[in-house]
Amino acid sequence: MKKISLKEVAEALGVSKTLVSLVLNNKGSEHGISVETQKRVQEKAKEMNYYPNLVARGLRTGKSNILGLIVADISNAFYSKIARSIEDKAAEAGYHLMLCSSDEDPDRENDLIRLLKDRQQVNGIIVSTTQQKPETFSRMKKDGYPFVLIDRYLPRLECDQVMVDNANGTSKMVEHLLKTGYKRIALITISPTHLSSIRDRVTGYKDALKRNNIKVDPKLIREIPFDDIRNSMRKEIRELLSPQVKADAVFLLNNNLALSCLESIQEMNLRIPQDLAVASFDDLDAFLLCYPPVTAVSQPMQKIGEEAVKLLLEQIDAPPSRQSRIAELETSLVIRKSCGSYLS
Amino acid sequence: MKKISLKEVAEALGVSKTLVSLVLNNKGSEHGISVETQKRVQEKAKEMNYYPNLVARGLRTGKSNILGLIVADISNAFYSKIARSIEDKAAEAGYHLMLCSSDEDPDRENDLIRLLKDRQQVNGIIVSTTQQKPETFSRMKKDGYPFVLIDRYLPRLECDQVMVDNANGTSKMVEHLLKTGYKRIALITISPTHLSSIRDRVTGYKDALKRNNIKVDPKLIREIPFDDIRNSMRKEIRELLSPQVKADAVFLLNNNLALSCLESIQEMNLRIPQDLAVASFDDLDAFLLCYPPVTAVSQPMQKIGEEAVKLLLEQIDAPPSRQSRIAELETSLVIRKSCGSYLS
DNA sequence: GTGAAAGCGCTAACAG
DNA sequence: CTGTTAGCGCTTTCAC
Repeated sequence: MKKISLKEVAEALGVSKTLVSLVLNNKGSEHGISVETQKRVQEKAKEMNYYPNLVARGLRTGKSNILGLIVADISNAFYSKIARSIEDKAAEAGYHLMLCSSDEDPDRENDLIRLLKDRQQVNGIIVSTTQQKPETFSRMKKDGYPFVLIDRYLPRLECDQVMVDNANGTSKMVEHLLKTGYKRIALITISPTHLSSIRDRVTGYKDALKRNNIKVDPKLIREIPFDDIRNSMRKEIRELLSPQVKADAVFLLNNNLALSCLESIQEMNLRIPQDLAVASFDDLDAFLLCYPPVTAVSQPMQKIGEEAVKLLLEQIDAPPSRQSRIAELETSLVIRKSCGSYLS
Repeated sequence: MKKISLKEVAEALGVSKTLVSLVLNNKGSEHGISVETQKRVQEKAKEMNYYPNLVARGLRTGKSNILGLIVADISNAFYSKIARSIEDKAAEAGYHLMLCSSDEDPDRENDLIRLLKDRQQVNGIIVSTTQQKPETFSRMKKDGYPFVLIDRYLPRLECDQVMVDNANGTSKMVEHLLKTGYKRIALITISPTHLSSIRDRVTGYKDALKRNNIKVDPKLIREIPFDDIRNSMRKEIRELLSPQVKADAVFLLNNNLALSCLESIQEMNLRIPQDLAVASFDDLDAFLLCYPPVTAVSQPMQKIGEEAVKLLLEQIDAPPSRQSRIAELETSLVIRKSCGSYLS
């Protein structure tokens, strides 16, 4: 069974390609094609197992009905949940998804954008960027190319974005820890440090302490390179617990850090929260099942995906004059026992 | 900055499109185009920021350099790890990925295949199928369309496959449990039950018991619909622990079941392994961190992805006479404390 | 109501 | 060494 083309359907019916195309795109009636003819065409197409070649249509119309998604790593639960939500929301509008992982490499990200945009594979891109400079995106904006930033924004770049209240989410967590009785709250963050999400979380941490008249102790803030988490974590924890630092709680700024931290704590035979209370940004299924279950700032992954698609489709369909829009979503504090009562 | 086409580059240089195309596709030398001219073309293309339109090229050559991936749910860790591995391996060969979740719905899966294959979006498909009948795939095979089944196969369908030793993996686990001292090993499985992976696991369970001269007790085998795991789990566990059944260990046949089971056990305030030992097919990051850490059959996700891409690319590049190949990968038993010594 | 013809941007056979 | 030409399969304008 060979691939059938429009032409072959037309020939089989003894009509023109135009007619078949019109009918199959439901423009039959608006062109006054008789109902009878329409039916004949529909039936023949079905009978011949005809499906239009989307590549050809895409070339002709400039519309592939595919969206691009670029994230750091699709195997990270945070991104894979968002991806699923994007997929579903896009499907509602007849779009499908090309998926790319940038591995936090700005050059690779740029290559991917080139692939998706300049080589015209997709009609718009959703990206959790790892760039430091706005150039790539300001160029896209100037070109009028539809894109939406999620999770991370770039300073001085006005564009459609879906962000969560990273600073506020972190502040809420720090204040919860303070209220519970923790006094030496450590922060483990990740490099590259230029990521807005991470920066804002660090800011939120500092602000919360300041608001509570607690001096920020640089010894309590630790930075681990994203591609060497496992090796560095244990050392950092040991130092946090040393007499010079004496942390009593640690806040991990993303889910990879948290997973690794929990592992290390387990290997080191430390008790949570007695030896060290633990909290994480990003909630994972796993956190509910840990012992003790881990308190976390939870991000609305599904909502992030939905909003991103909504904004992207708006751009694709909208006049170029459309204003940029920013969706700022709330995080929520999920309190579990990993930073339970200080004395328990 | 508008999109530049091949024609425009050619005109800017005062040469033909052919020349530019040849040079940019590195076929310059083989057509004896002077090095000098080649250089001029390369530079001009770069200067004008020219990138070929892949849709046009795809239409002409019939090659989109995109692969399709269809899984039940990309937000499931098992599939997202595989997806990442596929992405990386495909990228090495210059391919990118379109991603689709079927939600275990055979009709949706068929629609997706139609989209990807019949509408000519991709050059080959990797699929974890949810079909019961081989028709879709035998048709694809007859059409000579490249595809690889992963994770689940179909009886009486000869095609490229990447599978793990589900029966054997399960057997190993059951035997480990028996050796540790458990006598009433329950199985929680999932419907739809026609999935080969699940069926083989059930078979592996029964075989292991038989080999050890233990009668299979149907009361110990429980089936939960995949889209209602949460609601059913608690009831099943309660029944397993009832005096009529008296299970002392439970083996969950996939990661979703295991997550839900652990949650229920926690809510019910049961102790693992004293009240009930727990083991899972599929290993998750979370299992290491649970209390106690969960024993699991671990699948080689990365290897699955790599093999699948390898086979798919072989098909794409190979003569139609190529024989189907099956990659059968090993699982490994990861023993943790959730089914520790029976008496501990 | 229907059809002819142009053309999206590219590649490749063929000609010179 | 380089150019001409013919499509890939589709949509869409315009003409009848």
